[in-house]
Amino acid sequence: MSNCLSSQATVTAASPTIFVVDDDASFRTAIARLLHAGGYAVQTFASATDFLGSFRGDTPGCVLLDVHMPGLTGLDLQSALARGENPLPIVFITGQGDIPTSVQAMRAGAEDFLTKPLRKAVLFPAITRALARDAQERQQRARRRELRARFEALTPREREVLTHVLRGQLNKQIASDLAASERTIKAHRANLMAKLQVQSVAELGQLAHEAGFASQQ
Amino acid sequence: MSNCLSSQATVTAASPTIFVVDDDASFRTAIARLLHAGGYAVQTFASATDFLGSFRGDTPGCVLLDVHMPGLTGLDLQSALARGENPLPIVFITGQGDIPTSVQAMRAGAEDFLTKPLRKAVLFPAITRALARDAQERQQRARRRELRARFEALTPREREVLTHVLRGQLNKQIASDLAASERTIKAHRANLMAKLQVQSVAELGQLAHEAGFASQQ
DNA sequence: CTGCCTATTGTCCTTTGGTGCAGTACGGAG
DNA sequence: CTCCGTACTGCACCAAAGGACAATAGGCAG
Repeated sequence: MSNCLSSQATVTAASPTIFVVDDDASFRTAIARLLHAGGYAVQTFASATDFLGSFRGDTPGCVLLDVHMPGLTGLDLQSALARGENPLPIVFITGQGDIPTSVQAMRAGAEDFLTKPLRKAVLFPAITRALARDAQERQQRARRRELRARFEALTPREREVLTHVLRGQLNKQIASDLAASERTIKAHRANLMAKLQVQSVAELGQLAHEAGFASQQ
Repeated sequence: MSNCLSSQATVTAASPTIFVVDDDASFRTAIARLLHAGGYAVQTFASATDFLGSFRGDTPGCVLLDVHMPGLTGLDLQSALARGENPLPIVFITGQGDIPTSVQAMRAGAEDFLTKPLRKAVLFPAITRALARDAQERQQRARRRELRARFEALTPREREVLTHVLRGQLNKQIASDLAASERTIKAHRANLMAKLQVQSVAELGQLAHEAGFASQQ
């Protein structure tokens, strides 16, 4: 039986890391030095492929990403990262960027889009925002995962009953819909309430919303 | 008593209008001609102030907005419009725009940020997206307003009971919290369920979510 | 003053929901 | 084959919700 202790923060202490992805070696070392001086942990990568190859997704942080790179471009990395389950906020950096690219990047969820030469007064606030966003999204994802785990602990039949309960149907109605006795529905209902750790239909509805269960069904 | 017929589409037939705001008269006429040819209704304005002065908010459509204008800039208009209750999607147009401006505009919710010279193949898709977004948001707002109206029909006491019901509390508990008899709570509860036109706590929760009632309380 | 709304409470009765206890049936894992 | 989880069901009991009918009291508009 899954005796899941609720809301255990996933390794909270892991300090955020700035992932610098840029094909220009001198820029990488310069920015790494700058960020180190600012008190950040830094990892540098010469290409998007390198980054994707070694990134595990469990490290909080953000990405400082050059738009123009041989091979996978910054935008490519962005969409690849977005497809993953643990996307990091991205701060783009470009030497000769154009507006359409910046628009596309922002629309795809970039935290910022900065131009070289990079000034500390611009970079550091952007990083702060990106890290804050990452922390917030990470927390949301953790919560969501925890809830989804509860929903996955339900048996198919319980899930079925759940959808009817969420529609506000009476046990009697659910019973006739599912061609079962009212007693059976009560049993499933009690089980699912226990598994989802809620006491009332009101709580149940909230949980279903948070976990995105209502929308998917 | 408010015998509100639910979901009456607000003057659905009103065709969307493109509001062109640009200080360059020749550009205004050129773009107006282009849009007319595309089958759109167009209104032009020489300044952000002009637009804000005559815009009523009940017309669906979108704004084609120049960034650089004397007086209020495009970004100023954007934030003014966003503060209103019926914001229109904005497609920015700029002659000599810079990336920071485009980033700011996109972050503030602009639908797109285009550069002159304007190509039809770029402009028209942007307008289509903006109009689609407007239609969608307008529908959401209408639904939201309709629901909010229901909530405003509640008496203060009923609202108070509602918040407790949404927490999943029993009538008995609510009664003791509000220092009233259980019978009184039942009365308020029945009243508010009727006013909100819901049959079950499940529906009630959904409605409260949609109307943003749960979050504000 | 009168009528209407809001808030309050009561009693009585019915319908639902929730739970304890108990039992049947089926299919997969060991 | 046995154990276990899942699904299903019955009976009984109690708690909670909700409707019917009725009544008191204060505030406010006409």
